[in-house]
Amino acid sequence: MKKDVNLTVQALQRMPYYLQCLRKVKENGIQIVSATAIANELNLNDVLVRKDISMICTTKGKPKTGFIVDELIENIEDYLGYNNTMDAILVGVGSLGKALLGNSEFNKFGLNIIAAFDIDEDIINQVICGKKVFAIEKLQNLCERMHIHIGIITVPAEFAQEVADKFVNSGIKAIWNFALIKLSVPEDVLVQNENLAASLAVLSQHLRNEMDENK
Amino acid sequence: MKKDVNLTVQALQRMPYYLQCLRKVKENGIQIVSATAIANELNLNDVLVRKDISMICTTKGKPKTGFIVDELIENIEDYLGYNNTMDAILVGVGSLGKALLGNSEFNKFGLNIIAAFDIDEDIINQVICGKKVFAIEKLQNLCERMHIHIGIITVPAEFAQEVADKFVNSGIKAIWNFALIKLSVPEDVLVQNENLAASLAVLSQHLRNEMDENK
DNA sequence: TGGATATCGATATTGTAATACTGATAAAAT
DNA sequence: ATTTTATCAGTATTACAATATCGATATCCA
Repeated sequence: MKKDVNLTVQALQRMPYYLQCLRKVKENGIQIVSATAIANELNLNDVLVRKDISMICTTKGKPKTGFIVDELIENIEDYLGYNNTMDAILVGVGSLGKALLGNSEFNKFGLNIIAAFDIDEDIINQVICGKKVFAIEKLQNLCERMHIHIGIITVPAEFAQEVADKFVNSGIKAIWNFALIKLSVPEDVLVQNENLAASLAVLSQHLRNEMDENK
Repeated sequence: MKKDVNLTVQALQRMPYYLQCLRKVKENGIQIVSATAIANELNLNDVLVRKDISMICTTKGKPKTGFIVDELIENIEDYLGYNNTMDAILVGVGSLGKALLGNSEFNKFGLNIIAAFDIDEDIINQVICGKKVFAIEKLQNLCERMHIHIGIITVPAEFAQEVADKFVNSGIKAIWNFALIKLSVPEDVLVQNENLAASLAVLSQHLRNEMDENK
């Protein structure tokens, strides 16, 4: 059973951590776990964990003991859609694109990249990590035929908007965007930006502080 | 000249977008830009943009016109450390690790991965994308000798803490962690988590909402 | 059996980031 | 020259996520 609610983005992003933590706990043979224990493991506030759990889990916790691990795992996996995989296509078979195609981990997270697209004649019709690369012109046809709703953008920033437009025309409703640009899309289409440069910025600032302190 | 302040993580993560936007503006031959224009381009609030700029830029804006594009670019690049590259090492030469090694874009963001490490005998001593792969045992020595302060973790979650410990012992002060686990490190070491599963969770939730609406 | 304790769940408080508001200022228009 | 307008910069407000508090309850231990 799945609760039909929407989490905040922050709460949602904590879920995979809960799941990872719970699986580890389960591996150790533990069947009941408290929100406090999870919080300690993940360096989070215990009330926050309890709140997150209560948002999407039908399970109630028992005072003094906690929650049943299996039920939590099942509830979270259900909510995150890990049990019914989403098919996706990827555009831009560069180094990053290839890495994503080759990342078998994604299947565990309910994502299945079924095909890739590019404009480079040398790559088109090749098979990379078991996935065929098509010419970009075939995108719309394939998406409509296969009812694909997730598109991944791993092209350079200057071509990203163009790809996004093609996506929208092909019925894509959720875009995973690795290009450093804010895409313009209709309201009903979600863009999840993966911003590696932003992460580097955070690292850089910290490093600068550290160096300044020790100089 | 660089302002010696700390931005919030959110503000910091907007900086690469400002930069990308400003470079595009500059390419179009525009020399002065208003915070309002940037905000519109990036779908942000104009006051927010102005505040972010004022935090790290010595430049003052002129009413009715805006800011000098070149000065903004220089200030942001300086702040993000794009002009003096940071050397980094990477542990875990799987599909993701290889992708990061091969991503020449990082140099633009001031990151230079100088070497990689793994435990797989078949990979050790190979050269991947111009970077040599060493046995993990050589990590500490190399880091200390080369004064490396940034470490990238692309190993499976179960080995990530072990790698992090090695990093800490080797003088690493900032860790870019692609494993789905919260690492325990001393206070002065920063961990930037790159959580691809979390992004997928966001996509999944949106898709579920879309499907529910149209059923 | 009774008291101590850990946890739950609900509510209140806090803290912080984003947004709105206000007056000042420089450029453009009349 | 004067008015209008777009923008800046500082302050106030709002919104929301994270945290703290409190009573209730189930388990453990004496």
